Amino acid sequence: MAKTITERADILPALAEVFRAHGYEGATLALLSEASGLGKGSLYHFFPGGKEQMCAEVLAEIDSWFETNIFQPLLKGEDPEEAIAAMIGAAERYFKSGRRVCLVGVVALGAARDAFAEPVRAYFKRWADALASALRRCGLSAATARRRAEDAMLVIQGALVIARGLDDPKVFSRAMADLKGRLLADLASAAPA
Amino acid sequence: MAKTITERADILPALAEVFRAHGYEGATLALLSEASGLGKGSLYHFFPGGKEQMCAEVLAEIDSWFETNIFQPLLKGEDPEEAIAAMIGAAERYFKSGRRVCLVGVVALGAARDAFAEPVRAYFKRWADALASALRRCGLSAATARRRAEDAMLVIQGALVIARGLDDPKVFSRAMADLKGRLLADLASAAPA
DNA sequence: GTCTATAAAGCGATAGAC
DNA sequence: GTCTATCGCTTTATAGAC
Repeated sequence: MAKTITERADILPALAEVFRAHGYEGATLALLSEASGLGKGSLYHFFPGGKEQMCAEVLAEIDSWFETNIFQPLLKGEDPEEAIAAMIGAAERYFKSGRRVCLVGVVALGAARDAFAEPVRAYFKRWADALASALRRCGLSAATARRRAEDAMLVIQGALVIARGLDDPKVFSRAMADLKGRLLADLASAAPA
Repeated sequence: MAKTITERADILPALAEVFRAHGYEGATLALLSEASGLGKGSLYHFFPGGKEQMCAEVLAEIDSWFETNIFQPLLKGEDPEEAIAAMIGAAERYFKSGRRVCLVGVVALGAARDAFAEPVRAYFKRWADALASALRRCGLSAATARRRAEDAMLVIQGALVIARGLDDPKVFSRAMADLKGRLLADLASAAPA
């Protein structure tokens, strides 16, 4: 029996894709309505705060996904080296091998950043901290780990921009493969088995 | 005597800042009018094609600036190593040490990319090719030069995203300093004096 | 919970006076 | 070349029927 109650969990991914593809300003209620399959009235029933609330909840869900699938394994995984490799794989899949951009990055570059400064900052910081933690647990010094982690953030975001700019998703996949190699090479020299 | 003819050269930089700060969709004619100091009527006198023409001409002017100040020195400079160092310095200044984002990157991530796919693609490709050319002239192999150049593009764009996301321009300056060191280290090992 | 209808404001773009 | 006034449309958001 089909349930009449629409779940937030079913709506948010559809809204997320609109924000990703069109940016905050470009994501109109008409597009959000079409993508979610809900009329504007229904959208306002779920999100009385309108577009801003929709974007905020989308960002929160993204953060939650990364927390579970990427940050926690990096922070708590038994094998940090394996967690790093898994992070690369998860990012490859999440960003659809460079064919999907990062909403947090899109928001960060736009005028809407001011309205979402906290979640945007937290996302990048938490990811970098989690990766640095894993690198430390592999034997790198705190300073080196932090530097390598920040570097990895740059590469991932930059690869998404360039892949879109050159219309060549392979740029992203190649950058992720290189990044993996570089991070693991660091470990090999820091803590040779 | 003040000239009554408004020069395109005076308008375009003002329009550019609006597109940079708000993205293509977020750059409204009201904002463009305010920033340029011209009424909407005047803007349409200069740009009959409206917003799309304004953005196209802004992108063309940006491309022209990079061609003169960055690409040509990399391609034709007598000392390629110095040209690379100069490129880093010019980028630092152009992006105001990370406080200004790259319009081409912003457009690349948004829905407007399809309308400006060619200039966006050309900008990144030409920059990467020019840098690769300089690296080759320093003694690196074609394959290594291309790889290092593409990597540099990622780092620059990524650093702009992360600097904005973390609201910390120093991330950009640090990334540029590291990039410079890495590129020059490559040269030292490839062509020791 | 979902919809249509509609309000009020803002949008890109045009016309025409000066 | 610049402006104001305005058009037609889209926008966000609300009201109210079902």
